[in-house]
Amino acid sequence: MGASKSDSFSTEQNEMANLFKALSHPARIAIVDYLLSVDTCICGDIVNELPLAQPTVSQHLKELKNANIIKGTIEGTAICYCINPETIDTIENHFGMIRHKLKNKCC
Amino acid sequence: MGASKSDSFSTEQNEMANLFKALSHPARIAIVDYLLSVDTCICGDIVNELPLAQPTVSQHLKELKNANIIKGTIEGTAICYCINPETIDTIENHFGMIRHKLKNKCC
DNA sequence: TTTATTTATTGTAATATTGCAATATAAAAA
DNA sequence: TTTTTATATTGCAATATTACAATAAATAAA
Repeated sequence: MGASKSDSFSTEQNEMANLFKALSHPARIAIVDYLLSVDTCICGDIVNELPLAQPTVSQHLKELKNANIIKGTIEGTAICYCINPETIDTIENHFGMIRHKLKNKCC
Repeated sequence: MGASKSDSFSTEQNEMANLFKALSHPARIAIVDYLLSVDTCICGDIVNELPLAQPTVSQHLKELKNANIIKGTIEGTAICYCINPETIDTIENHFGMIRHKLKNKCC
């Protein structure tokens, strides 16, 4: 054993866990921070912003894309990246639900 | 190599990544769900709720405790668990910041 | 004290993640 | 076409995570 027993949990529990997993590495938080720090989408500038080699950054970007946290559109040789607001909504709604349920509790 | 290069990122980026890491497993999402599903704190009932062996549940609870997402107080032989609202606030504030920055963006 | 009961710890095997050099791919520029 | 530029993929080593049997620790009940 060692693999996660995802079959034993609900689809929604697995989906939320996957979203959080995509955000569970400081490099991926830094990528999101950087995308938020500028007004427009970023075209091909991300590798230089991070203290990691190009293949490593590419891998982190892929994980954020797979989780739908960022979107990338091809623009010539570069790729333009943006935050996907819908996924941010999904996560915010999850915490809204938590906040709502916490109100009825004693602690 | 293989270890995460956390030194290369800011304290805040590492702290957020650690919070999300604590929530990046469906069993830990299920624990949070269960704690929210009842009105009071839960005293020693969590192992039976999950499809995992007792040491595995204990390990997941430990990770949630280390991340300050849940609090546990000893109550005789059992331990009473609760969600820690302050940490929920921290995460919500992070997404509030993201939401705010997204408003100024084109995509 | 002895026996249950509940939770934590240790040790270990299976699997996943991280990071990067080397290489591949794809489109623009020369 | 050839060269340059930007991103992706492959392969591999180092490390981390997951799961659980076995065992320990700590308290309550008998």
